[in-house]
Amino acid sequence: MHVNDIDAGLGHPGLEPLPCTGARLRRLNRRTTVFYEQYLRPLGLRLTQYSVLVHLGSAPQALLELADRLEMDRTTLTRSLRPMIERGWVVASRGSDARLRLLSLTPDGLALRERARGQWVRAQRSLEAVLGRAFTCELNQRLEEALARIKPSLPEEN
Amino acid sequence: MHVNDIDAGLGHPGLEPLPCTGARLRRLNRRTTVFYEQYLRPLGLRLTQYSVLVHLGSAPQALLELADRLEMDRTTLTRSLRPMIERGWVVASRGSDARLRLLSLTPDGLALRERARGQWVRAQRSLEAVLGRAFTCELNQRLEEALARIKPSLPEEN
DNA sequence: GTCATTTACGTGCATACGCACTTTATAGCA
DNA sequence: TGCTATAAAGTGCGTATGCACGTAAATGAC
Repeated sequence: MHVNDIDAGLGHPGLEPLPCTGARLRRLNRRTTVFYEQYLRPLGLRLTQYSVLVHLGSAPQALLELADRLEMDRTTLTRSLRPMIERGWVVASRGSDARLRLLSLTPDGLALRERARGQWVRAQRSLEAVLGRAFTCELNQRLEEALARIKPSLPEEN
Repeated sequence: MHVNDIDAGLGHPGLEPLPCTGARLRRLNRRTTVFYEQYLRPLGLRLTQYSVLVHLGSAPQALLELADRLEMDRTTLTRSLRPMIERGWVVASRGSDARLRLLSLTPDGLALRERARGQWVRAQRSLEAVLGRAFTCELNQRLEEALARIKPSLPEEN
């Protein structure tokens, strides 16, 4: 087996646990991140930044709303936005509710997003070429299914 | 579809790219990491630290060798080890080749590793309960297969 | 209208990640 | 033996992550 197995027996009743799903996910996630970032690097974008870009638009959007859609920690997003604001891709403003920090893309940000989308298409096609299109489709479905069963931990619902 | 889709059409020849596999992987990885860490938190362990623990033993092992096995950046491992050394779980020493930093678990580290393994078993069983054992097994196989096809980017081979 | 609660957000701290560059030590060759 | 190439590791920097705590604004009970 190619991936290191994290499971040591431990005498206990019932079925043995399967090899560590989390380790495989982490490892595959790392490799695919590198894979996609090869295509985004020419644009000076990290994968996280790209994912923020594609979830932003011209319409102002509150930070928490964006964080929820990205399923990213609010405070992580705050800090991830800083370099994007400095580079003029994103603007932050305040509306009638002065608590909300409203975020939107600048024209530069919109243009970058389009270029980045083009690169993403190349990356995804390339990934499908490596994995096989049918396999990629199946994998997507399994990931989808797993996501449906493992709900995000929502601090707001506890 | 539950996961946000990162793909916008873009007119181009051939098949449309599938929805973003990387986004699904990242999202599922985040959720499962939270899932496993619920079980490791009582031991004061992050998932990364746990994965380092289970790849260490009493026998001294060079940093780069460990990093390769963990498929983790060498410099990341250097810094990840620091708190584990400070807490007395890991010791670093030099052998005949003074370049190599040899790492091994202390008795405390070994004891912690065993307790952590117990927690991992609980986490993995719990994950299998949520996803279904058969589905987890299938998912593991797909991840395995994808890992076999997407090789790690090895700086040493370039 | 006042004040406690809630909501949205920021910051401090620690871990995690990886690239570029530097340092130190070994290996290999003249 | 000495000098260069290579190997292993450390450090600076920037990004990424999330928890605990703090702050300001809005909400709601009275």
